[in-house]
Amino acid sequence: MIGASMSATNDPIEILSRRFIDAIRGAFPEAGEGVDPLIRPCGQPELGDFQCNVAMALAKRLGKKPRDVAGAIAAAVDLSGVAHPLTEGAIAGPGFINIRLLGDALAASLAAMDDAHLGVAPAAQPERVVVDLMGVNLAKQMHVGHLRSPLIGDAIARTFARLGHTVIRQNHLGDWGLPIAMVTARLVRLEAAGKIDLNTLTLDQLDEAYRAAQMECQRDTAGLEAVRRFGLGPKAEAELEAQVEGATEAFMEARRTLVALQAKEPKTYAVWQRVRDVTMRVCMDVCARLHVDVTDEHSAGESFYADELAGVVGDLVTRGIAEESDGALIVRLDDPRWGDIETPCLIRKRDGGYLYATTDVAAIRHRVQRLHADRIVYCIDARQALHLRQVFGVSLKAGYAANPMTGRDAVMRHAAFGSVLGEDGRPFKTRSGESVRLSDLLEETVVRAQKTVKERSPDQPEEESRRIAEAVGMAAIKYADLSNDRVKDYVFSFDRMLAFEGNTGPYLLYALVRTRSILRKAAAAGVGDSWRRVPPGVNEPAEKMLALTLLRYPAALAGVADALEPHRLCQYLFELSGVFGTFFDQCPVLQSEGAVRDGRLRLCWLTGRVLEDGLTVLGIPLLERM
RNA sequence: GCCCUCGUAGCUCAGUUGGAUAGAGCAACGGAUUUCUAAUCCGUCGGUCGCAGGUUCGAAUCCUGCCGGGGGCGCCA
Repeated sequence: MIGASMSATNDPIEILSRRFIDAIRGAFPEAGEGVDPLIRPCGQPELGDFQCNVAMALAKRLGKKPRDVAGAIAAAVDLSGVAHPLTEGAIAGPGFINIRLLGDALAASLAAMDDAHLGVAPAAQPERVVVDLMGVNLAKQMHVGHLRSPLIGDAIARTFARLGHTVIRQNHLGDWGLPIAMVTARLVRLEAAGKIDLNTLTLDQLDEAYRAAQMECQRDTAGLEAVRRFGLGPKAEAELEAQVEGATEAFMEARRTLVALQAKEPKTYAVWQRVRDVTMRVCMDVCARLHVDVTDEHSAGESFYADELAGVVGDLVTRGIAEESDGALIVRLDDPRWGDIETPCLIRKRDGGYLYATTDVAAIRHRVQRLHADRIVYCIDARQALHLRQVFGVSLKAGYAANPMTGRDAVMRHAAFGSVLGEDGRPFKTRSGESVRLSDLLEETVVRAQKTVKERSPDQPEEESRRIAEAVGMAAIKYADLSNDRVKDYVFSFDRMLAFEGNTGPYLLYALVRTRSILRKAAAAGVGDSWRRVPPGVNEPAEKMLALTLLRYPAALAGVADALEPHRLCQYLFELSGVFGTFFDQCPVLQSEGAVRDGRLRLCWLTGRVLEDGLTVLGIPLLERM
């Protein structure tokens, strides 16, 4: 369990678990140690607050009737000071034991949660967690396809950090190799011809140059063959011959440029550096606007590992990990220890070139041997699943994944995600079939958000509505992505993510804003802050529901870390916002008096704190009013 | 051909790692407003959990086989 649990003293599930473990020990000594009493929030609030599901499983092991086992446990358990005594009606169905908490105990648990950590105990064994997120390519405009990795990766990184682990973010840039050399070669040529000015170079120009470079290096040998075979005439043949010749020349130039880059030849390297700077500037701007915590210092791309590839491959050959096959070098992984993968991993081509698998293996070696990672999380497209399994397998087989500090293999996991689809169910594109620039997408979201903000609050100054729209827009776009099970594709829809009804980012912000509003008004009315120290209200059904939901926060966070699924936290925060909405509707705060009012103020305060904390873990910006 | 992945209400999606009568949101319909921000709340309608077997007290969840969508399979990254 990588996720933290609530500190044992205040979580009702922990308290109940201990009581039931004692009861099981007393009633069934033969059950042995380490029995999980399976305490869960009760599915039906009318039956209880929590339920114990252990009787059925235990009965099977002991060869007894489930209801008899449940009865024995119920008779043996001591719930004094925690929950109401169990009556006969508490045992239901095949052997569920329904538990009703004492109001005082519930209020006390909640009050205990109102500490600096919101009940989230720092990890007992902090790990060093490397999170691989993003991975943009040089000289290419960022588009929708680049959205999910940083959003999901950042949310996962923030979750681990929140739980007390040390997080190291890594932006695995596609900044090396022949494709980059092709662009660089083209830019060198264009600049020499005075056709471009590197000082004013934009990413759009780079994007165009990238495509042009791809085109001019691509030899149409297949076309030439076809022309010859079908005898389409000397003119067509001559044209294609010229194309192939030109492409071959461009290709050779790119290869020379790659060699120059590897040697860090000053002129060529400077151009490459410029390409990198222009690309990264835009990338960092997008990250900043998205509130994704990735900066230049997290960059460690292909160029970073370029000098290590020969050493890695040499090591693998020397130690017999890699073997030759058809002139290339491969690593066999068809063994359960390495993942039981039929397809071998290719790490060096017949022509001596390295592949992206080679770089990824070098990256794992670096991350574990030098950064001392205990865990590496890859937030990468689901299509890379096989590739990553292979890379993990090679690293294990080579011993690169063995952490030198602990001697244990780093836990390597792929947080795979699906595609962003348009409303037609096909990959998200513009009407003309172009991919949508990420910066355009963000701007359109904010513009749409501002339109609605203005409709709601026409009197707001322009600056204020723009500021609110910015947060609402980012909340909308991020929540829409994070709230889906990451492994599935999802349909991108401005209308749905910005419709401020239902399961959306703006809805959560609205819930937060309402908690703030009440506390602001209380302060303005001179209520003081003595309510900070009174027990939270848990008498009304809506209060109680809110209290029970608040207590689930630490478990929700832990679930995200265990499953690498931020949507679990989204689901939780949405439920919390919902029960707060009901509470808000049914339990007047400022119109109440005395202990009732104070207890409700404290519930608002706690709800606000949990929403604030949870939204921050998701990387969603906060608002005081909207 | 082999491997991975998805299939739940008209639409978009959850389902706490095998628990009780499968839940939300949207859409549709009805209700609540002297607003602690109605960007809200309450209710009604809506299901062969792709299909068929199997495992057991109990399956949307696990195992097998099909059907359908998407993706991947040694010299691109």
